[in-house]
Amino acid sequence: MGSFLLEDSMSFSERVYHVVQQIPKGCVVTYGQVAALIGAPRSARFVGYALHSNPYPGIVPCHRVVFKDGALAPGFAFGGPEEQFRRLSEEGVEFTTHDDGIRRVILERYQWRMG
DNA sequence: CGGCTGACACGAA
DNA sequence: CTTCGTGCCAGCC
Repeated sequence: MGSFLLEDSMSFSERVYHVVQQIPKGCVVTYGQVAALIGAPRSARFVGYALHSNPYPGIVPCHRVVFKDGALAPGFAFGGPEEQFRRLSEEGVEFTTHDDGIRRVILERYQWRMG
């Protein structure tokens, strides 16, 4: 662990899982950020598709991946955004609540940075 | 084997 | 400020 080495033999989705696995507890990353890390900045949406398939439940912390604005994915596969919210709260991640009730992660404080 | 569709992001109008 | 088009992976009919 701790290695960000991406081999050529890895497919797009394998790279996604590889990167997401490195996200520390209590931190979040955006879909676009993951896409950029695997060298496919134009494929942010496919990152989400790959995670939806999530072949490694409990291994790939897909709940730590959020929208660019900090909002949660509407179709989270584990039990909806509510479950994702609970998991992140459990790790100490804090949210702001919009007037309309839209919860957003405070990215300024919890977005993971590589370095 | 071909086509549909799904956890996003961003520039242009 | 809002709306629309494009990018182009992978599993499932």
